[in-house]
Amino acid sequence: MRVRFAPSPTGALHIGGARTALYNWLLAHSRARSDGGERGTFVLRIEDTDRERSTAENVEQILDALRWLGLDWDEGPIFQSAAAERHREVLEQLLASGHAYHSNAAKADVDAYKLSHGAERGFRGVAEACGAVRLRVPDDGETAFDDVIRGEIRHPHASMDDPVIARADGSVLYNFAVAIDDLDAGITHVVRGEDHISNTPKQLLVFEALGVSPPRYAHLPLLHGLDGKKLSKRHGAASVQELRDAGYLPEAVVNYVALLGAGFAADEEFFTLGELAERFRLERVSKNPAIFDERKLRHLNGQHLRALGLEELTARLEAYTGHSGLEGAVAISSEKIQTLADFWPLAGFVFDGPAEDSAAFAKVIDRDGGRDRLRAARGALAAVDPFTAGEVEAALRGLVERLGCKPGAIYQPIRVAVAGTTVSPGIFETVALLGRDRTLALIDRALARE
RNA sequence: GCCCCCAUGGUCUAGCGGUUAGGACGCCUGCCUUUCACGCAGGAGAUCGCCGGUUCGAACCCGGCUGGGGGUACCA
Repeated sequence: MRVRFAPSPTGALHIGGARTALYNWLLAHSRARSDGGERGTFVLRIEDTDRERSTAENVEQILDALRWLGLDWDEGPIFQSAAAERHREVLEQLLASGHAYHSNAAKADVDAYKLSHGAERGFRGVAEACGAVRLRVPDDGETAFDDVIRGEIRHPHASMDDPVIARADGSVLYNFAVAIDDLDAGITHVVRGEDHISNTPKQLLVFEALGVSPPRYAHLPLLHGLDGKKLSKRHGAASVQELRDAGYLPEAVVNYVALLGAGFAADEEFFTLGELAERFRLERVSKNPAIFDERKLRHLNGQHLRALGLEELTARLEAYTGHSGLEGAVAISSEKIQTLADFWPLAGFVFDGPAEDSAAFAKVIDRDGGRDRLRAARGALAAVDPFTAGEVEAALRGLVERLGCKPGAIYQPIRVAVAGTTVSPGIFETVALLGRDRTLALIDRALARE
């Protein structure tokens, strides 16, 4: 089995593209494949024939995104542009055999043709001495293929236009180049987005004209945004790069994106790349387009974050924030964050000092005896020894008991005093991490505040 | 317009002729340190897009319709 991922480097790697890459990777690494053979080969091909829009930066960005996701390829990257000569050769071959012909017909000619022959009739041109090259589509019959995911898909020839496969300058177009490249790379399974369904018969016709047998095809449903429209920039983080910047883990992105349409049983959903590959079955992939829901990604990200372990999570957070010495704060925060980006807003006060949140101060300390309770808490904390989370907890619980107030009436003022905000890691752990001197100083500072 | 694909709670899905239509995210309630999150225990939320047909029986099979999506480039 040989599969491929063939992005065109006209922009960053989008989530939809990432999923296509992932499914190809999973298929190549799947153990439950129908052919029962050893691991498949994952080929990476860069479709850079659109010279205007393809850039080296985009290529690098795509490779970088794939590496970040852990989707390593076995062959490539192969650049489609490097095969220009071979493309031209095959084109000549088709021209010579009569499977293709030169034509100068333009959009207006195609429209006129449909006006006189019927809107559902595919355009048929007349061979000319020069011009673009069109592939001859038979008038009768149909081109059908058995899509691994969707079953039989048929396109009647009568409604297919003779597709243009090369420009007048001889450079070949997508549907032709793809067929030749897949053929030359020995691709056995083409797994790509649903937007390519109607391209498939054109490519199939190229194979047929060449007298070779085509690969199998599987068309993945597309990914949509929360509004049901095709996923794009306006849906927030739409590229892998943006997801990384937003604090998501590659493990979680891979896990979530795989789940969208993989057709797994719903009893379990936390998976590593390897586990995904073990479970993956191409035939099981869903036919419905899925909506990318960042909330579920967040949830899954939290799961993966916690599964990392303190040491690894600390390393990731240090890399993400650019700070070091984070371990203590990470230890008390890991249960409370869902993305790497959540960490600093939650625990940054440990390093930067309390945030200036006057609303929190007014609401929690500067009213209803908040100061008095904070003063009492200070007294209780001053006597704690050793200054551990356990001892801090015992002291504060004792205070709550003595004062007969609700726990929060004591804890929230302390929280606001040391963190500056009403949200922080657990209060006992936080206070213990800060240490007695710092804690008391911060409380004094809050008590002195007007 | 024409061609093609799709259709289970807000979202992702399980289901494969007989189920109180299951799970997860999200939402709500309770408990857990009146935060946030994790965890646990509950809860609300689906005439399985609509109409016909096949069948003793349909979310599951067939047809039509509607809705959504994709394609319709000398882009990829």
